[in-house]
Amino acid sequence: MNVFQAYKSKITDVLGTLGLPDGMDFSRVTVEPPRDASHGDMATNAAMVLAKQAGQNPRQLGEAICEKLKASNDVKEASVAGPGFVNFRLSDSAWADVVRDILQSGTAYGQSDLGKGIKVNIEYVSANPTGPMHAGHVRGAVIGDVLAGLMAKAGYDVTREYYFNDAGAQVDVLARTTHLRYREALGESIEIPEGMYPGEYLKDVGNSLADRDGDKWVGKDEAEWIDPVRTFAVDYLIEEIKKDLALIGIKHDVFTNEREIVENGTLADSFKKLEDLGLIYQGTLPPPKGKEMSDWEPVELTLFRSSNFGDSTDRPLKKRDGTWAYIMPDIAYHYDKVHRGFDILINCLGKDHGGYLERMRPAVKAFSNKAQLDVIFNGIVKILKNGEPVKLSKRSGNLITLREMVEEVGAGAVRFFMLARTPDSELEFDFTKAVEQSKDNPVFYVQYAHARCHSVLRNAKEALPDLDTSEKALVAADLSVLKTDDDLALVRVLANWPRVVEAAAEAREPHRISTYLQEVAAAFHSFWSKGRDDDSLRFIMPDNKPLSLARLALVQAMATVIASGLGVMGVEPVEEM
RNA sequence: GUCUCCGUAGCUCAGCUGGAUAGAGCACCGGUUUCCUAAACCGGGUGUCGCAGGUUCAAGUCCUGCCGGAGACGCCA
Repeated sequence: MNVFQAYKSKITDVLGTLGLPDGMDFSRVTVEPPRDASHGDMATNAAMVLAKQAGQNPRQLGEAICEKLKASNDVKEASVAGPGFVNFRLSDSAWADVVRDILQSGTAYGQSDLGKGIKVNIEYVSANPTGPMHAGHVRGAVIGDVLAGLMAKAGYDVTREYYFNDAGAQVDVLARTTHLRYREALGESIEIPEGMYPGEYLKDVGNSLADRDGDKWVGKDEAEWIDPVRTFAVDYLIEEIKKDLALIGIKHDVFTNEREIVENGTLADSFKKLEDLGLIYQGTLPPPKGKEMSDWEPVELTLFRSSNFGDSTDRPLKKRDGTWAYIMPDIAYHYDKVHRGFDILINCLGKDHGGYLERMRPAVKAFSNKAQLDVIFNGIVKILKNGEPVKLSKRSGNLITLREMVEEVGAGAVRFFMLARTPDSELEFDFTKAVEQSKDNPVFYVQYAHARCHSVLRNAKEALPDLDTSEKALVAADLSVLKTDDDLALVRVLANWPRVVEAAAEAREPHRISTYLQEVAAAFHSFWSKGRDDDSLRFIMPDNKPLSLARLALVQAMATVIASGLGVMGVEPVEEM
């Protein structure tokens, strides 16, 4: 249950009883927590938004809303402030209901039906199988995975997908390098020429191929071995990638590859579809602007009228030699996704793929007037150790692998840090900070709050042996005794979780979960410390069992929300540290 | 040249998709442990929210233009 949603419909009901003109537009009415808690528990802009339509002044309309609200049992007080905000406070029992709802829902609290019936495909990672996962892949992987979890929690029907290219020139290079490593495994002395993959990891692939096939592919023409070697290398590396991803808890529902798209006829179908729509023609493009191209010459090509759909230019689908240009398989792949019935397609890509959306969106629009394509671009990650940048160089094969990151700092910290900032910003990942046990480390800070909650619950059993503190007893407790500002401050933070889930899902900004959890942790640590000075603000009070029980319920709710948030982020909550 | 994103405190960044007096952390100064984890908390902020217009009851948030930064723009993948 989202209390803000609940009170929004209450406000709507109230508005209905005020004798306002028919057919008013309530869509801009919001019910939110005010920025400053001293204003009240909730605030609505209804009076200001509707004043003009209703032909009343905002404060007058606000007063009318207040009167009606006050008549309700769950509203303690209501007043008009500033230009016409209606601020109101909930009764203690209304807040008690929120806590009880959290306890009853468990970590399912925060779920929403916002995306009910909407099919979403989130494509992320999608690294080509040419090597192990490394630091450069991790951020997009985590963002995609958490976005998937987030949207699932917001009620969307989510498919997690991985697309890889196993048919281009890049993969042929992989096959040739693998063949060299294979010969090496059989005792030849080899050298990896410029332009091939220098990484040591291909030795394993070569060894493995030698184990399976012996000298079967030695001394043969490339034409004979390239297909089987390519397939072998791709299969091997995809399995390695899956293992790497599993280390940070990422598992895709669907893997799709380019070869499949070509071989099962999807590519041909999608091209025919574009032809049928009259979007294919033979023509000549003007030279690309803003870039010197000495070798450019006009030539007639098979073009897609992508400019009909907002692209800045039409795009060639075939090269001058008649083979498919690289975007054609991608277009076909999106055609396939549209046909699988997705309403929303989301791709998580690095910022260096900047032009991708502009090129792919026209195709999606051509295939469907319903499906919507979004791309989340993530900025680069700078890897630091002790504040010093660590160089990432793919060429030399000297790169930080995902495996190393997880081994050094743990999966939870890797995931949490990757969500520390808005996706498109640059991000620093400091190995030293990620393992630091201090407030400076957000993972630690949030985990510590969760562990402290459980510590309280454990201690309560000993300190209050004759009190039933089982989950059942907590749910049944009289929670209306939670009425100090400090208690309610915690409840208010917890009540926000469903809003955060919805807003973050809609904005496609998984990092908001991380920001929110830090708020929750701060609120908890703060309350905790107050108990040191003021005995009446402790959780466990042998002299006041009813309040203790209610406070324990609050602590349980706190732990639940943190666990729920960490769950969305794919981080395992710890109960002790 | 065109397009996208960014510009908020000394530093790193949030800012709930238009709300009230713009917030955290770091750094700096000071305080808090006979007591549920001090791995924490509390107090200390004179910010042209890049600049200039516009939209509105209300703009850091939306629109236009400019300045500054990053990235993307080939029949390459």
